[in-house]
Amino acid sequence: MISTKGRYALRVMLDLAEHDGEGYVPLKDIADRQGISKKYLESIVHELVNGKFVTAVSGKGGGYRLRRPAKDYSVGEILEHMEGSLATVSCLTFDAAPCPRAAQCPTLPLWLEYDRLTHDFFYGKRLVDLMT
Amino acid sequence: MISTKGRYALRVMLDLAEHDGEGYVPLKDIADRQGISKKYLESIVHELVNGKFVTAVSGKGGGYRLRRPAKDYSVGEILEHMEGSLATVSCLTFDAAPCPRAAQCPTLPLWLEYDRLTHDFFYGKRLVDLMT
DNA sequence: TATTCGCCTACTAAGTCAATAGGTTTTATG
DNA sequence: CATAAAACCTATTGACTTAGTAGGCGAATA
Repeated sequence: MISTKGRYALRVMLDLAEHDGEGYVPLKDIADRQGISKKYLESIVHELVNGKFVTAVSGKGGGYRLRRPAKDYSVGEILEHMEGSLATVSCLTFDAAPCPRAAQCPTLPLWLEYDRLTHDFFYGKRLVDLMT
Repeated sequence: MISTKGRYALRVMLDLAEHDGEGYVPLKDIADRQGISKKYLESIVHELVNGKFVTAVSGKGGGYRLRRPAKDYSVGEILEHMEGSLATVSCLTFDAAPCPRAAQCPTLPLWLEYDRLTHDFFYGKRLVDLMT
């Protein structure tokens, strides 16, 4: 299940995309427009900075800005970074212990197929596709 | 993320399907074959009984049995029952408070589309499809 | 009538989620 | 230089979920 972290991050990215070219957007404005606590958004935007999705500038007149044009972001890369992984079952996360039953597991192909479906779906969507 | 509840339930169903027509299968046998604690499986199988997926018979010689032929179960209905919902974002679960931003939310169509994809994927798979 | 089953309630340790709180540092501007 | 506006940083919390474990009760049959 996709958490608020990923969903809010996407909304922030869309907000920034909408105000692209208007200089740096302060978090307060985003928080107000999106109706999300500014404090909580801080941790989310921090992750977006970490992931090189946005650039931050401190001090008066500062704020956040997209690093690339909106069409160059896939929804998948944003979600994957925020959620840590897009994996849909725990035995497919990169940090999972390799399952000793994998070779005979009759359900593994199902999870793999669903995982691929999910991956392709979100990586196939671009940020710009979500802008009305 | 699909939890052990759903994944184990599916393995139990497959195990039962494999031993269909051999009378009632005791939980101990399933637990041994699947390498899952019998105690934990109890709670899972109990849910499967609740959902009318399997029939239980107490006492010596008892155990569990599928209620329908394996081809008549969709993977989706099993997972949905075990997980409570197949919803991929919390704003789409049936018990979620209706989001006041739904009408203007630019990400909602994305979640709806993914939800439909997920639903169709799992409801399109039958138990018998997972049997080698 | 003993044994083999399922049924039931309770408990728990660990982890995750969604925030909140409160302060520090950086920077443009009057 | 003072001030306001902005990002940055650390810590904490309450509620919830997950993945089990523990132990006994009740039912049915060989």
